[in-house]
Amino acid sequence: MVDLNKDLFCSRVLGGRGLRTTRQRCVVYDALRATTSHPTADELFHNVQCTLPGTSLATVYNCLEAFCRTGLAVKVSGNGTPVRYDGNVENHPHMRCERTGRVQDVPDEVGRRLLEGIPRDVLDRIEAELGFKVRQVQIDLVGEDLRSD
Amino acid sequence: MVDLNKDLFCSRVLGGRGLRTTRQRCVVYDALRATTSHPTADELFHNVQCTLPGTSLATVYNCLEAFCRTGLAVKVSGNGTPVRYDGNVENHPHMRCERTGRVQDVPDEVGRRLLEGIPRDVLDRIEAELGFKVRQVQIDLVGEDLRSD
DNA sequence: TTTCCTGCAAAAGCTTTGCAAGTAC
DNA sequence: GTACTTGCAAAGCTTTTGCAGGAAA
Repeated sequence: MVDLNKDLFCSRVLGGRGLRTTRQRCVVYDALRATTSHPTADELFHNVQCTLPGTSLATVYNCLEAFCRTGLAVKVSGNGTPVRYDGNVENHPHMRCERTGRVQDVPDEVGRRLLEGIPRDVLDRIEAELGFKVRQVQIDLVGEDLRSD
Repeated sequence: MVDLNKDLFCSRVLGGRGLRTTRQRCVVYDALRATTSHPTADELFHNVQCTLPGTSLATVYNCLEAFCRTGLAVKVSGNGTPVRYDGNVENHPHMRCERTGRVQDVPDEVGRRLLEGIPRDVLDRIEAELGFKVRQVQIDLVGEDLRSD
């Protein structure tokens, strides 16, 4: 109904994961990809109201769930704070502010250095000796954003 | 009322943090220290019913909140799953099973190697250049526990 | 005796679900 | 046409809060 040609990219991405292309999904996906601020479902919901008013919060959750299920997004952990979502599924370290709960990406080059510090053989040993298959090493720098507010 | 001599240790620990020693807090603290399984508040609640029936869930939350506030415990993040608590406040990496949500400690020696892989100068640069004061480096090995159930 | 803590119940988030109507394929 | 999605509202969980009674210091 809407001009989905505008969202050809989105359509390809979603289709590639076996998901139907709907306006809502395109909008949510675009909003998620457009930011590096790791929004919560609620933040995305408000965001999306500008583009496609009427989209419900439940739908935003449904979309995000579908994205996570198919590897188009990941959940970013906070300790008891609302779940945040990240449209960048490459493994990269985060800085998490204890005060505000906000999550930022560590700059690429620096992040790479952190991840490279994890010795591969240690992970292999963990699998061999402890029976735990490591799929992802998640590094969170927890602290305080001295520049926020 | 209760024989707190049994809990002299607990009393010292709590007192040292400016917390009053109550039966409930002792029991919750003991239960938390007695395990390395990173229980949820609800798990602790059930656990505690054996020792001190009548302890309410709200009290368990209150206790845990007090412990975290005073540095006797830390919250362990799950992505949207219930918060888990850790009575071991030393910084140590975790293995988190995606399937079950369970969290285990990485064995000490191995954990140390992982943490040592984080170059100190990178953290210093992050503070200097990005204005983010890193207080803790949290490493989570996310994957699958091949031995569970 | 003062201040802090507990228990209860109720409320407050955040997230999921059931179902009828609508839409992509 | 069929199967999947949406929107709404309601339910489900986890966690927090207000308040009166009770206990620690």
